[in-house]
Amino acid sequence: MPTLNDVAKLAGVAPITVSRVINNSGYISQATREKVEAAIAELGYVPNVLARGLRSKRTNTLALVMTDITNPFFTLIARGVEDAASEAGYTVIFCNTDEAESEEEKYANILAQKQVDGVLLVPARSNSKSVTFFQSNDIPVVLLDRRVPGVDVDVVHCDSVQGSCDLVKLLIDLGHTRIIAISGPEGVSTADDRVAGYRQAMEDAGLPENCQVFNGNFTQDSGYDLTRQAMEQSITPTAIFGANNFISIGILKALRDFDMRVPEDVAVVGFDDLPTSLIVDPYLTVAAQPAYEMGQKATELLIDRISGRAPSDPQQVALPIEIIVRQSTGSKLSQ
Amino acid sequence: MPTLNDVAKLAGVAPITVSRVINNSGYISQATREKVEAAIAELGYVPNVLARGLRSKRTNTLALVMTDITNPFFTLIARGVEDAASEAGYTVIFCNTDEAESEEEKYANILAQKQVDGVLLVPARSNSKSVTFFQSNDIPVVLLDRRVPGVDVDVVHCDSVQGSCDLVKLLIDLGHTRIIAISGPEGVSTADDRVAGYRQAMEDAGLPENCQVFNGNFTQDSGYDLTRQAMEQSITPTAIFGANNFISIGILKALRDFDMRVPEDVAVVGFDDLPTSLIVDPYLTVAAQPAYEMGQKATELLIDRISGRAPSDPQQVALPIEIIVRQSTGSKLSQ
DNA sequence: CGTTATCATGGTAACGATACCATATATTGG
DNA sequence: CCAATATATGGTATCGTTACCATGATAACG
Repeated sequence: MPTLNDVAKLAGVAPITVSRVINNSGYISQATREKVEAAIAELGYVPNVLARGLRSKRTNTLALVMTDITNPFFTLIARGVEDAASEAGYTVIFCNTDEAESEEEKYANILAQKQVDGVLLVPARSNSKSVTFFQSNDIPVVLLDRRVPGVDVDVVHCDSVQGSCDLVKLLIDLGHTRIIAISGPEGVSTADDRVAGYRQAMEDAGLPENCQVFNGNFTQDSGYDLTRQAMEQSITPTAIFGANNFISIGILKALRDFDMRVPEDVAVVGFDDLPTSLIVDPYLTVAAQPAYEMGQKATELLIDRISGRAPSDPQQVALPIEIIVRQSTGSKLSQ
Repeated sequence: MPTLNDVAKLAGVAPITVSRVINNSGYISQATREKVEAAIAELGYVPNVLARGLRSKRTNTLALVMTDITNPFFTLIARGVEDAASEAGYTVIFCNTDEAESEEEKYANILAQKQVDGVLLVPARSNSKSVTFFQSNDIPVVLLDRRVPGVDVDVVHCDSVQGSCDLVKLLIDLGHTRIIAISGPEGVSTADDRVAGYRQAMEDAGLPENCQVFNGNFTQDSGYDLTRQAMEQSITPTAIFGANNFISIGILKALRDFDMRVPEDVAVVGFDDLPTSLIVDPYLTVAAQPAYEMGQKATELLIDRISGRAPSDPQQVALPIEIIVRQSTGSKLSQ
């Protein structure tokens, strides 16, 4: 493979001049530019990004580390990231941790080796060590969707406490009192926050002793299993709050297996919307996070941070959650 | 970020010694190894793959360039590639060309810039320029699934001519004479080969004048549209050969819209099997290619080529196709 | 007309790792 | 016991590019 030096020799200029043509930097006369471009074409020269990255200390590469690439919520985030990144001339490496800290740490190491310019991280756990790992290696990080308390770092997320509180209040306003929450793993900020919002709404309504929380995973299977568990108790709920979209699907499936009608027998509310192709009957009342915008915003913030344009304090961006009322909550209970 | 030199200083050894510890190469005493490992841990040293790749001229990275990542056939190939690659210590960059030559050429350039060690290519067209581009840049290439005639290059594929010939013969043996073929774009070897196999079977049966070929894309929509077109003719076929899995789905959908029963009114055969989750009623008779093994074999061949272990002549690996007879061909026609 | 700013180009060193060659000691075998 | 081999470590150059600094030439301006 021909090198920049080969091009320089053929064009009769210094290597740095070829570099300037390639990167559109500095001053170049039209005549020289044409000479160089001709030489590049003649040799079929292709720049070596390894050498470039080694010398310039910039690879124009970002990484998006997320916990479940199969979840439409994260897919949508990924699209926002990809679009904002390529807009600014960055490419993105996508990594899937499957909610496991060990995978997250493995990827953190690989990404450091690859000298990525910055990382967008959906931490698998609230005590994620990866954040400080990146920071100690001078790799800018922006957290996405989930927080890591006690660490100074940029975050782009939504107010899950508020969102779930609003959702549960909606159920309470409809007359429900036996409301349970089916959430993700303890130690994940979004799971914990959504439980906190649920508890707050219940307390505000004078129903603290009715609180019942089931912790599991953010998966359909977990939502299904925990719902079965809840419905096999002596006193069954009249409303269920699912802390993410996959859990909600599991809830609906389990209720169908119990021949419980939604919303007539049990009302259901969920977190995170689903694309129309995956929508299950009945249409869910949800707290919808602006996933695409979250990805976009986080990427813009990360790039600002990389190029030193962001304010020195860690930024906390909280995007608004939209409560979308659909059939799964029905109308006001009689009695 | 600490460098290999920092580690060397802290451990009181030469940089090359640290390199030997990291790469498990050459001779190292146990004592030195421990000193170095302690220094690595203390500094939190992470190797720089840019520097490594620049000097060693090996990135331990392969690329898989394919035409439609959403097609289960290629997804399965990708898994075979991924497994074989990681087995041998390589990582894989996945690229999707969407059947477009321009995308293929764009990726070829990017991959050369990234200094990948080798490329697995499903060429978008039979006259793909990318193959010679890679070759002229000394990047080993193995073609997957599709051939590029006239170029000396390794290929791992299946005998599409034979496979489609067998499929069509099966229809002929069942008594069909009005058999049409719905294929992909002309100029794509698999599309052309499958049409060739169809023609051969028809000729062998003395039915050359019954040949009717519809060329389109390897998509469900294309299969659907071309089937509609075929069924609106004055003389309609009694059997349809779909040249890939997506086309077959389109054929079945179109026939359903025409209220044609399969196999009673029209028999259908297809190329490439579908995962059970995507199987459409009725179950299709297909020529099934061993996609996972294709990916595996191609990757092993590529790695052998990279490390100079492969024979100098271009290898042509043709894996066996399995004809799976299911309901869509029904039983022998009466009369 | 001299001073300053803009334009155009080049020389040298360095990024962080490994290839290649050299050297020194320990071990083995005849 | 000595030559040959295995073991253990280091020195120096280099991969291909860009950062940094320097140098002319030309244009601009009061």
